[in-house]
Formats: sequence, structure tokens, C-alpha cells
Amino acid sequence: MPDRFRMHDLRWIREAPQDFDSALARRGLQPLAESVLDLDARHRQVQAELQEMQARRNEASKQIGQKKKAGAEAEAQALMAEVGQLKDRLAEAEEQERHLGEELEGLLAGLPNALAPEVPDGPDESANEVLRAHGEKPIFDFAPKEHYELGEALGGLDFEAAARLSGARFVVVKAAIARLHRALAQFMLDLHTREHGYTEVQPPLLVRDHVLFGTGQLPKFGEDQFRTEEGYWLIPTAEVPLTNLAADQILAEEALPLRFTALTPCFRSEAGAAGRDTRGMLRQHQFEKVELVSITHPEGSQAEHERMTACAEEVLKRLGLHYRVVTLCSGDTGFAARKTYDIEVWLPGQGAYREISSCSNTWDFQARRMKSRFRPVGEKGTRLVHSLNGSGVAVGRALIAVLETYQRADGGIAVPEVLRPYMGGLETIAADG
RNA sequence: GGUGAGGUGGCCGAGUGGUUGAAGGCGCACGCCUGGAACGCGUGUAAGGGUUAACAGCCCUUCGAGGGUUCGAAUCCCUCCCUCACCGCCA
Repeated sequence: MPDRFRMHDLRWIREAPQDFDSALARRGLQPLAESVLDLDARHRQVQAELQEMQARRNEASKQIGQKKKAGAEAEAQALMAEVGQLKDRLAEAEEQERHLGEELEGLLAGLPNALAPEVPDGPDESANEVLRAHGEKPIFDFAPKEHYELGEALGGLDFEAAARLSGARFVVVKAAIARLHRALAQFMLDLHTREHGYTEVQPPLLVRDHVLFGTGQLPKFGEDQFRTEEGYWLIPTAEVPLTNLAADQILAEEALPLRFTALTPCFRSEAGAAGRDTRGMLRQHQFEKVELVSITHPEGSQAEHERMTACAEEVLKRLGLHYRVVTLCSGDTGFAARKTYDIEVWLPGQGAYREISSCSNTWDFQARRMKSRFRPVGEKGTRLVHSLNGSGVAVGRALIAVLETYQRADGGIAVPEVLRPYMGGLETIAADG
């Protein structure tokens, strides 16, 4: 009853239950409007009864105070007796109200975001829609190798050492490859802060439950995260702390949009990915990523989505990497997203396009969970902001793409032009070390 | 980790059981004043929810969070979280 933001807009469900159900259907879920509305109706009825009793109690209590002040002890006693009788029923109604409210909230909290109308329907990534591509697949006059072969040969990627320290899905990066990795991250951060208007942030990497709830990883996806014994969660992406910077805030309209970027490690348990991409550093428990987050006015989020995607693409353009942009279909779009563009970079060694960035507009989905609003000028009340996030881009995967794209016949790696300033002018990582 | 002090509205800051959702100030909005402004004066200014055609009215909840005492709690009790100060430890 107090201060309760629903995970989905109950007013919308009441007004257009069929729309709600078709939104669920696009996510492959059974209709729920009827049970939601039934629960909602029962909840509101109990709420009304409870509030009536509370009003009576408040009124009587007020009178008791006045009678006592006036010395009318007998009348005060009578009122106290009356309110005393209310007590049990009141407690019962409170309990019931809370129970129904939690049930409703629990039901809604586990439902994914509604998809944008233009998102294509489809069961999995095979139905994603290619929007555009940039550059061409590079041509080699030798058989291009995969990144781990190149990295190991150069003494820069050591999976065995990592396994001794931490097991599978970790890597030790060394020497010139480590520097290349660092150069990539610095380059991206500089681009976004200096040219794209993002504010650099160094957020906590350990966060509490409600923060993961706000961005949608909880309550459903706790298994994909690492948690400390103290109850902190290791962030799976900087999206989590950056987006939650707006949590519980009522922002000034003119402050929007907020644009944040951060270079952070990301931690993922990869619980459901057993056996996938086990070779190399494509899928690790720990990796670095430069993240982009925007908090926008509701009318500005679609344009911001395009802008953000362009910011991420710019990274790959300047690195001279071939990529394509796809719109994820309904079956491939994440829980919190209303619409997602993936940027897939071409990996010559692997001979495949692989995701290197994912840019999502969550609309008001996260804002509702986080209680993130702004105050419209000239209106009373508040409105929910929109939040977006995108990788700008995954540093480890960018390293893979650079290694595979810039490899030479002898196993050396040419350093992309834009990274040379970050590498002390180095033009080539030579095969002989 | 130890000791002490605190957590009140956009901000500062009163308030130790009864019209206090909360004095006062700042800020902000509107109006008056002015040639225009400053000053001054006046009015207004939390969020979430229920009811409703209504962003009119009425009602409920919220003074870090959660429990408890009471007819009634910002005010009393318990637990937790956080902030500040000093000590210890430490990149």
C-alpha cells in the first residue's frame, strides 16, 4: 500500500489487459492479466477496508486526546474501548493487505519487459534482423588463426596459468597483449568522455540486492552472478551500478539526459553456458568492459538508443574492425530490455560474427523498479525516466577481434593506428616477442 | 574492529507520546511592487497509494529500514543499515 512501485504498470494492465497478455505472449509466456487483475482487485478491496478502519482509529484516537485534555475521562475510556475492539480486525487486515501486495508484486517482478512493436518475432538468434554492416571481411593470403593460438604463441595469453590459479574460464594476460588490452580500454574511455559527452565514473564493483533488483538481474537471475559471503554481489556489468545512480532520485527535467561511462571488470558465473565457447577468452568469468548508460526523458529514449549504438559503433570503426548491427528478435531480447541492438564483430580466425556490444533501451522498466523519476517543468507530480545501457565495448572481445583481424602470416600483430599513442608508438607486436 | 554522536521535506533545521505531513529559514513557482531589476510584500511548494469521470474533494501510508509498546509514536523499546568524529588496522 505505501510507496509501492509495481514492476509493471498496473493501471496499464487494468485498462488494456489484452495488450498485457499479448506482450507476454511475445515473450513466450502464458496470459496472466486475469490472475493479475483478480489479485489486484482482492488487494484493493482489502486495502479499502483496512483504510476505513485506520481512518476510524485515527479519528477516535484524535478524540481521545481531546477528551483527555478536556477532562472527560469517561468518554475517553469509552472511545479507547471501541478502538481496542478494532485492533484485532485491523491487524488481520494489515496482514492480509501486505500478503496480497507482496504476492502481486512477486508475480509482476518476475515478468520481463514488454517488447517494442518493431522488434521482430522469433525463437532465437537465428531470427535476429541484420540492420547494417560496416567494412568488409578482411582477406588473408594465409589461414587466419584464432585469438588463443595467436596469444599463446606470443606469450601474451596464458590459459594454463589461469587454470592453476582459478580454474576454467579465466585467463592470464601478459606483456604486449596486456598492454594492448589496456590501450583498447583507454582508447574507448577517451572517445566516450572526450567526444561523446559521457561522464566517467568509477563505481563500486560490489553491490547489494536492491541494486541488482533495480536493473532486473534479481529476483530471477541470481544464479548468473557471483555473491560474497557478506551478501554483496559482484557486478555482472557496470550497467548495474551506473543505472542505479538514478535510483530513488527525482531528477530535474533539465538535468536529462545523464550519460555515464565506466571501465570495470565484470563477473559472470556463466551458469547456463556449460560447454559453450570453452576455448579461448571469448566467455570468461571475469572480463573488462567499457559501459555506456543513459538516463533520459521518456520522449528522448529512442533517439538516445540510436545515438548510443552509434557511439559503440564508432569504437569499432576507428579500430578498423568489420562488424554488423542486428536487432535482437523477441526470443533473444533480454529480460529488462524493450529493444536491443547487438553489434557483432567479425572474427576472421573463428570465421564468425560474435557479439561485442549490446545496446538496450529498457524504457521505464528499470526506472519503475528503481523508483527513478524526474519532475516535469510546469506539471505537478513526477514521471518515470527511461534508462538505456550499452557496451562501448567489451574490452576482452575487442582484443580478440584486433588479434584476429590484425594478425600477420608470421603470427605477429599490427597495432591499429588509433591505439599506437597508447602503446608508446608501437606499430607491431612481433612474433618473436 | 572499538568508542561516541547522529540519520526529519529539494536543502538547512525545529520538534521527546495527542489537529506535526511535520515550526522556521533557504531554494523554487506565481502574483503585487518597479521604466526594468534588486529589495520588500503576498500566495503556493513531498512522495506513493485507495476512492473518483477528474492531475476537484475525501481517505490511507511514509520523519534511515524492520519489529515492538500504546487508544494514539518523528517522539518510548529492540534489531539492522548508513553517515560523521576519534582510536586501531590498512592499499
